[in-house]
This record gives sequence, structure tokens and C-alpha cells, in this order.
Amino acid sequence: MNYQIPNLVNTDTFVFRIGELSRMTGVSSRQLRYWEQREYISANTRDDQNKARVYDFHTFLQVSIIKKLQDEGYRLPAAVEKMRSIEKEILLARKFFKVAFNGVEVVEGKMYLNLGYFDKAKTQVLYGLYENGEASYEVRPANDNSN
DNA sequence: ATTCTTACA
DNA sequence: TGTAAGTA
Repeated sequence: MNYQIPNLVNTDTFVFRIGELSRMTGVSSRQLRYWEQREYISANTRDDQNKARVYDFHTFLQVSIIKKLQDEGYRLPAAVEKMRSIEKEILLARKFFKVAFNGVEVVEGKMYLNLGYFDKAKTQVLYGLYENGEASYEVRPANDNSN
């Protein structure tokens, strides 16, 4: 069997304050407050207006994407608009991987990602192999691969 | 130490 | 956007 890491892909509980998010993304705290004022991003609800802002992982991704697009030449409004569509793709990809990833299995010294059953009948398993920065796949029988 | 708002460059 | 001021 393979060990399932509890929060490998669960970043839902990650929270950061403005200084941390700033260092993580390279976006100044001034910008983060300004972007919030323009409703491009948002911090978790604050009971007290003078209380410190708390950002979640989702916002970290949004800020990272906007920053990347700005560096590529997009102006803030356009970067935000494009980020809105990109984040949907990222969200879908993360949801997919969260469900598809079934741990790692070592075969002949190589680490294979168990990506779940390949067919509806569950007779074959799809394995992903990461080598030299590239991904490749292998389909093997579901039963005779556990020892 | 860090963040907050406001205000001015 | 950066920065300074005066707080919390």
C-alpha cells in the first residue's frame, strides 16, 4: 500500500498576513491594499476595520497570477480580467489532481504516480512518471502490482 | 515587530 | 505607487 499524505494538495487552511503575502509574491503591501480597494482581490472578512488583513491560499494564487501577467506587460485591469479566467483553470486542475492522485508507488527504483483506474471496469491503472522534467504514462493491470 | 488608515509627493 | 505619520 502507499502512504497518503494528509494535506499534500489541501491548501484550504493556509492563511497569510499582508507582509508575508507581499514577500511571497513580490507585490508590495501598498499594492495589495490598493487592489483590494479596487475589488480586484479580497482579504478574509475583518470584524474590525483596523484589524490586520488575512489572506487565503486562493488569494495568494490570484496575486501571483496578476503579478506574472503584469511582468509580461499587462496593465492592472487587463491582468485582473485574464486572472479571472486563468484561476478557473487552475481550480479545475487542482480539483482534478486532488481526486486523481493516489499516491506514489516504487517499481524497480522508479517512483510512479498512481493516477487511478484507467478504465470503468477498474482492471487497469494509469501511472504517471516524471523524468528529466517531462511526464510520461504507463497503463498496467490493476491487481498484480502490489507485491 | 507588523499592520492600519490617511494624506501628500 | 512609495512613503511618512501616529496608532493599535
